[in-house]
Amino acid sequence: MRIATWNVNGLRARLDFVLHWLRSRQPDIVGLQELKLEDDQFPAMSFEAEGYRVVTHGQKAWNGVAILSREPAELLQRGLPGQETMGSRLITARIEGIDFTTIYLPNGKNLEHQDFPRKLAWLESLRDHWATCHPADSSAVLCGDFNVCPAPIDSWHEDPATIFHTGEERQRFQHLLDTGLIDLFRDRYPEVQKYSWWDYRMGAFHRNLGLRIDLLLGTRAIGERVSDVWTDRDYRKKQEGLTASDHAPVIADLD
DNA sequence: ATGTCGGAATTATTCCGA
Repeated sequence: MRIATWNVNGLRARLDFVLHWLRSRQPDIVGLQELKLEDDQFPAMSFEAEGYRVVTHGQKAWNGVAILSREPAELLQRGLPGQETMGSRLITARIEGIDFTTIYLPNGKNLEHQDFPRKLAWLESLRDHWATCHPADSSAVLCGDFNVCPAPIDSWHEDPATIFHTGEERQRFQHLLDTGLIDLFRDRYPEVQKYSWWDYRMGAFHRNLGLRIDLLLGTRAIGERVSDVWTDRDYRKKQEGLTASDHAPVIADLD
């Protein structure tokens, strides 16, 4: 089974690019973030024509998450309870016995911005929700754009005084892991520096000035099935003239 | 420090967010 997470940065602008990737990589379950469209605008038929079911939690212009799956999906949750004012950022569906959640964690902007404490609060709410709904001995995946570099190795410019790198974010992220989740990439490759996001500006991708902020987390039952985890760097590049997202897909292959 | 995108508001140009 192949699972993946991908912040597509606008599904209307990215649809043909995403379809190209689906045909090439043939994933079984995909968490998508930053759809930037409402549910009635979601191009469900385009995905169904490729053999995927869809569950969506969108909104106008910003945020928005969805799950694509080869097999039937039972919708379990749309939205993070208590955090509705922060936008559409979480969806969970049960697929092939896995509780599969994808999230788009608030960016926070900078340490002085009022969105920074809101980001921390959202992460605390996620931890509490996860601890309540997804026991450590269950089979569950939590993937998405976390907008946090878990450790210095996950950044091209480590600096604990800048957002994505602070102890406040990392402590809350660790608290989430402590509920019984494994960072599938880092668990398999403890010392490898790989990124998942590169700024569109400054030639950042070409210079490999990136961050690892797109993560696949799983419970022990998932971790034991992992045969590989990788960033699909080719899909951060233009494909047949189509513009890429600023995030690459991150893929895990499970036995 | 910020060179690129996507989308909204408004009508090709500017802003906002990332």
